[in-house]
Amino acid sequence: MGNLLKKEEITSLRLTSKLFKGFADYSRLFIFEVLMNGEKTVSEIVEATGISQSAISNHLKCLRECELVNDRHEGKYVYYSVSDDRVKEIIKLAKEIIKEASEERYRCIKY
Amino acid sequence: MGNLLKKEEITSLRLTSKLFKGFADYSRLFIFEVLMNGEKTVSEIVEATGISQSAISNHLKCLRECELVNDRHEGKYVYYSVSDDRVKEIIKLAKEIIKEASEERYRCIKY
DNA sequence: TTGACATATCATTATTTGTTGATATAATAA
DNA sequence: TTATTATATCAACAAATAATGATATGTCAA
Repeated sequence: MGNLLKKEEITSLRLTSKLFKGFADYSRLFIFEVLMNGEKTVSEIVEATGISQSAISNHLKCLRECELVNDRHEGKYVYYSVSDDRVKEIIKLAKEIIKEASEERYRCIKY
Repeated sequence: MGNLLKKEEITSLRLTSKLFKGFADYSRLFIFEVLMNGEKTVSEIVEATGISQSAISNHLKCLRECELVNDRHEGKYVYYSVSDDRVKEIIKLAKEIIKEASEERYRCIKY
């Protein structure tokens, strides 16, 4: 076979695909959208998105564990924010591509 | 409720999450890895990745429909290439983030 | 203390997604 | 033509994933 990857490169690809899964869902992308202009509490996110509290909390858990967002506890509130400017940059680039694309391009059913 | 989105913004978020799904899988990311240094035929991709021909072909169909890759037919061969430099940039940024992250960060089971 | 609010957790269910194996199509060579 | 190589398609199955509803935990105020 050709240039099959080394173990560490396989790991890196697996982690990178996992990172992208963070962005590959409507609800989570909506969360990022809400967080783009600064930190928000969970209830603010719930209110801004209209998504259920448990769904938001489940998503935030994942995003937090993958360190795509940071959390800051203050009294009974938890403030979430985007962890890294490169995260914002990735989303910005993707939205740029979409802006130029025709809607039909994204009919892809499988995957 | 708060700043719920307009119909076109919802569409945009849906398309963007769909775009990210293109990157959110080990096999597809491996395909991009192989295409990073220029166009390759399907069989070259199959050989370089060790992934089955039908799996590769299924993935390429999706990536082509979402225009993350371009195809060019030449005789019995089909050459695929990354469609846009911003696609490369997105992957590059994600890999940078991963490079700095500890492996445990990506234990996220759900999502 | 009690009650109200904010957030997290978790099992269940329904849906989505990835791979496989078989087969189809298309181009070329013998 | 027939055989061979390259690629695409598609149904079926298995695995992963997202939302829900119920419940738990933690903080604060009365």
